[in-house]
Amino acid sequence: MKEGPDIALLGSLIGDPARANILTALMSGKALTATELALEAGVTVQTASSHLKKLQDAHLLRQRKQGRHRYFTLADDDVGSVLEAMMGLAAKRGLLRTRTGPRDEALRKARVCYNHLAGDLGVAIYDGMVSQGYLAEADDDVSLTRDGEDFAEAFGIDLASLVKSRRPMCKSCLDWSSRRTHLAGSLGSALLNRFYKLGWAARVEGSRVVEFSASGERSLLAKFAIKAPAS
Amino acid sequence: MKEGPDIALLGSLIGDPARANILTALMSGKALTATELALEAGVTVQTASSHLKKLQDAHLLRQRKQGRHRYFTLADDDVGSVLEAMMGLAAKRGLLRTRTGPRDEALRKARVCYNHLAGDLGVAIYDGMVSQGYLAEADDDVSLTRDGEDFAEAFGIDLASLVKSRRPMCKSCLDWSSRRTHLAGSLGSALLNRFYKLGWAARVEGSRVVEFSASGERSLLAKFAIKAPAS
DNA sequence: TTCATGGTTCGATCCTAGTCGAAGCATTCG
DNA sequence: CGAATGCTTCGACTAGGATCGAACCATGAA
Repeated sequence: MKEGPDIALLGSLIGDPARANILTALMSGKALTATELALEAGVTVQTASSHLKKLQDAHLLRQRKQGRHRYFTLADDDVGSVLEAMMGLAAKRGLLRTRTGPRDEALRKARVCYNHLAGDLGVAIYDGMVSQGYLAEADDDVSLTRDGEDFAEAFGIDLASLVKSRRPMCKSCLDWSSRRTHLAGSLGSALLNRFYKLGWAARVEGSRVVEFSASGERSLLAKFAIKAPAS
Repeated sequence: MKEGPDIALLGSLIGDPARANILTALMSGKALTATELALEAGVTVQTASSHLKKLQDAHLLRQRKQGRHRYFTLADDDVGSVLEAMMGLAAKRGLLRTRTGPRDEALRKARVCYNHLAGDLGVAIYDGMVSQGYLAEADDDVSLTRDGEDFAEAFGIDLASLVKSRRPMCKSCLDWSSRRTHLAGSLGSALLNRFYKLGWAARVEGSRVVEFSASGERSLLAKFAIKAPAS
């Protein structure tokens, strides 16, 4: 009894609605200010501030000062992963939010997961890269093959700079919607940025949804040799 | 804002210390009665009962009546996975329980994860089976190869009966201690039972720790072609 | 300097949710 | 049929934590 790490503290942190909203909002990967988060969570700035302090103390959040603003982000990818996993379980148990709007469908198709692409399209890209031999799966880790390196460079990604960053280049992350794996890590976020740059996709303001243009989606499907278009 | 599944409800369920203790206790995979769980959680039977009700309402727990006893187990492997993931995050954030006894080391080496083997040895077995070509990894799924089927049958596992059970035969599960993958699913639990039967290992009463005998561990390492013995 | 904006800290309030005692069912055993 | 055990329900109590108003810092602009 009472073995292992303390799960209750973590749970209670996520368990408060206001904090859960804050964390969910930060899953978009954007750095948000305290006031923005307060609005998002539906509480006053004071309360949000106290929540943010608690989340920081538990090292779930990171704070960056910039001028007179303070930007908050999730501490790292691990926090995002756990949140996704919990969303998966919650979704499966039917603990869905009451209000499921039309946005929900868009969310399932393509959304930002902290800093990379998730949703059906994210999964499809991952599958495509594996079947093309660009990604190699070993154990729980994923790695880029030689072919994959060539592919990435040709696609306009500067691998050298990715290597320099400390965080792992390839990482797999589990979707809450499709319960399949998609690509995270610095390569995952680099790919997403590339999609933005190429004009294939754009963020929907104030949401995790990523919207692909018709031509952008076509290019994407072709580029990653995705057979069955994600319906 | 307020997109996606409701994480707060799930979090608050896990967030209460008593409930967290109950869930952690059930991670051992054993079916426990309400009174046992109350003792484990350090509360009276009445309170435990109310907690159990809530956990059941959220479909995190399953109840089996047997005579005048009511046995509780985790609803399924998914719940266990999320709990392990949360333990991983909590451990990394240094949110460890104050009391970390000598048991902790044993826990890291080999423990029961719901119904299969986790810890360093669990990971080693998984790695060994992959490198021997018994397990094939595709996407996030793992499957048994033909060679693997032969191996399992030869090891004394009745695959036919495993197939009949509805739950997937192979599944990967993430360790909170080593943060690597080990084998779950019906095959995972069948393997663990086989270890018990062969007298290689035994459960330490009232704990998740699995203790291997010296000869049992040797046999294990040999059987699964594990190179570097988990230190 | 003064003013304005963004955040935090303090204090008081309020309310939910955990807790247990006691009583109420259900099941099994003698 | 009692009697005993295992568990749930009910009711009352309490504490902890979320919440916000107000005051208090810090930074940047005029």
